Amino acid sequence: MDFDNNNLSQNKMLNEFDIFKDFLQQKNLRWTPQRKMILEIFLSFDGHVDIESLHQKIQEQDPSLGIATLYRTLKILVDCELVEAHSFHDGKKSYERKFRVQHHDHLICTQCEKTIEFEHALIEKYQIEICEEYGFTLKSHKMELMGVCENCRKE
Amino acid sequence: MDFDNNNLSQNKMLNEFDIFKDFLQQKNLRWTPQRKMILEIFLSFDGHVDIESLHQKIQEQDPSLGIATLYRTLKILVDCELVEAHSFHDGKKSYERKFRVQHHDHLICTQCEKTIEFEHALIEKYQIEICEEYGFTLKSHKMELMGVCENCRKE
DNA sequence: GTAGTTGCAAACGATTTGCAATGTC
DNA sequence: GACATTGCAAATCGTTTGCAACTAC
Repeated sequence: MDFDNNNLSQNKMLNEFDIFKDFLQQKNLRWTPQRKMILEIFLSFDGHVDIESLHQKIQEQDPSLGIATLYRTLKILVDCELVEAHSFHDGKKSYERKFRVQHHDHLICTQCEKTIEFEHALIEKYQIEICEEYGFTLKSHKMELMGVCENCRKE
Repeated sequence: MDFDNNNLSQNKMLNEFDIFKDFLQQKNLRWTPQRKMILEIFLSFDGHVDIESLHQKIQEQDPSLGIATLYRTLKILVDCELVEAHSFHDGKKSYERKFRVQHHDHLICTQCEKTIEFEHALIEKYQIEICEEYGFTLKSHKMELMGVCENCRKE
């Protein structure tokens, strides 16, 4: 019993693909092989990906998939909050998986742009305290530490 | 006594212009009216400035000053650490005065965009610890807490 | 069948660069 | 006088858009 109506309704087994499909449906957009492939390949990366690497890997599987489609799809993924976009100084953007990933802060090398993710429980605690002090309800935060990594310092 | 050799050598009364001039000299670059004007107008802004506003205000004083010169000069100012560049999602950059400005973090209301500046000594301490742990030399940081302020919550 | 989607190429906008004339040291 | 700098226009680069053919629903 309760056999076929058990997935979406329970909100338990939702994965990125289901969320994406739902979002598309809601907005009257279509679930296409290209969108599926882009999400698949995006998820196969860890951490931050830039368009270039993404496009390159996609080309290996389907050389006909145009870069315009990639940009368009990433925009939708950002809209539906599965992906987060970041901007860098060279004018390029990088994209980061957002769903089911613990929140973390970033340590960024200003020379090579190597990015390390970290968490710090105490800092998060103080953030809440600061907010309370000013009468704010904390929704989210962003912390970026800019520095020079070991390798770059050697040069 | 000790009358004319008292400025640069004591490193006391150094202002942005002296620093810029020194830097130019060191690198075998020239101190030009354009560079002077760009620094002047840059400093006349508070906080973040984008190229567009900067260029606009410069045009009022000297319509012949080309945008290429502005970009080139800002690059030098970033090099000599008087200015910091930030990238935004729209692909534009913004520039921030870096010298003799106290660092602060931001608490931002996501509804009315009210912004409060704050500092927290302990958080800064932990930031340094984290960097050391990963072999980074900390240069700067950015922390933004996004939340809802009292006023907006009441609505 | 109707709308959304795709790939392509052209367009775009911010930033950079080559160059001849000019200015600084 | 040597060499950096300027303004201009053209080039560049990442990203976006218009469009005709195509595809999901």
